[in-house]
Amino acid sequence: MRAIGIVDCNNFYVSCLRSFMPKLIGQPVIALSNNDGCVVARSNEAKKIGIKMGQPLFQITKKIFDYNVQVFSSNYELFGDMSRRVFSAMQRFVEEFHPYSVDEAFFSFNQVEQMQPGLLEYCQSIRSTVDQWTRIPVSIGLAETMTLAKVANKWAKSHPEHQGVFWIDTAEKRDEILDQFPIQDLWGVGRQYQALLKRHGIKTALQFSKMPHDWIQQFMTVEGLRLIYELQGIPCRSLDTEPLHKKSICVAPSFGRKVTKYSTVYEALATYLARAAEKLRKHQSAAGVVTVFLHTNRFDPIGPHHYGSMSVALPHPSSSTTELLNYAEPLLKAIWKEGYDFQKVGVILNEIMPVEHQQKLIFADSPDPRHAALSQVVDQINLRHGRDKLRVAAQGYDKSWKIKQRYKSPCYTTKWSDILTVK
DNA sequence: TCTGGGGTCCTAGGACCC
DNA sequence: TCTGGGGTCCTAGGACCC
Repeated sequence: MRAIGIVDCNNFYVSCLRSFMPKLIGQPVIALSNNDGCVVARSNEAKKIGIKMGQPLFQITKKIFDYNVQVFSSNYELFGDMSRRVFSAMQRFVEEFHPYSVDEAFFSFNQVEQMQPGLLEYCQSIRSTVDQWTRIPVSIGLAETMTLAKVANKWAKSHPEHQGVFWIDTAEKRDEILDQFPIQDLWGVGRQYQALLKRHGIKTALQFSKMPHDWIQQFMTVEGLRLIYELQGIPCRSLDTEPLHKKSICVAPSFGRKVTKYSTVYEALATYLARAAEKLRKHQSAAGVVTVFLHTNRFDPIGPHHYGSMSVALPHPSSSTTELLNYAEPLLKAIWKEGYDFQKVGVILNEIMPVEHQQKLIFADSPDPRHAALSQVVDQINLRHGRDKLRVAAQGYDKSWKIKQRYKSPCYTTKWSDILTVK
């Protein structure tokens, strides 16, 4: 028998912080999104006092004061590195390991019957090893399909008596759990589908799994149908059908303040484009289409508002920062409007293909090999000496528009200057 | 309802082809 | 008053995920 598993780090960002600041254990702790905008991770204590996922920070200032909530800005350098550590630990103990997000990964066991001492005990030992190595608590869900594994994982989290591991191993157990499982907690059911299903009297996953297939397909597309099959134990998603390369890369953080000057927006665009091109090169890919967009703050009730977006197809795919910027700059000029308070500029790269494919094609205007060589040198230098040590002049020096991070934690694992010291 | 950012897949409808 | 069939490609938009 085969079992599909999903491992999920509990309150991941908060757990990363606690890993290096043990005094935070037992306290209400939250981690914020970019610009300290809203809550993206909460400790159990923070959940208990009613802080919601995605809630804007300004709405909970009183709660933070009253309960002495510990607040931290995003620190993706730390979180990303901790994610790598957890995954590399996990990987040793399972088959077919596939990271799904920064804090989740799927895996499988193909011969469950032959496992000694048994699947549950084995997963328990994985859990304690990961905890010992990284101080990140994880939960593990196991079942016949990916969707049921997600259900099992949620069950493990909400029922502490299972000590972080739950296995849906029989049809009876499956139906028993699905009968108690709220529809909105299912993987693939968001706000809209939840409302639709509730209007039709569907409240639990078990009820959902018995809906007529043609109705589901009509209102929830084939994705809804797949969901039903998966809940019945018939796999419709597989671990190994992940895309070989990304289809799009987007870099678009908001400004830390309102920006009205073209030159400032252009500096930000050049910086984001450099970041996007770095990602492309890391995946040995090149992009064929560049999109630039720009907008004011949509939540500002007064305005005036402006939204602009424009794309261009390149004569040949490229991953060179300078070359991509040559195409992006006219786009920004075209969508620019004077006299607005802009909140964000962003760049999206599309039509992404691996570089080896690129070389097989014949282009009217073939890429200049010097661009690739230059980018490679820039990446090597920046890898050693820090991001943007070597950069395009257009990225500028005035970084006043950069995101706000008032409560930033140290990068304990990636910066010598931030390393933990023991006195 | 969301004042974050970065992704995915699916569908409807229009343009255009023979 | 009636009036083809069959196909592809592209885009916008909607739903979802973490």
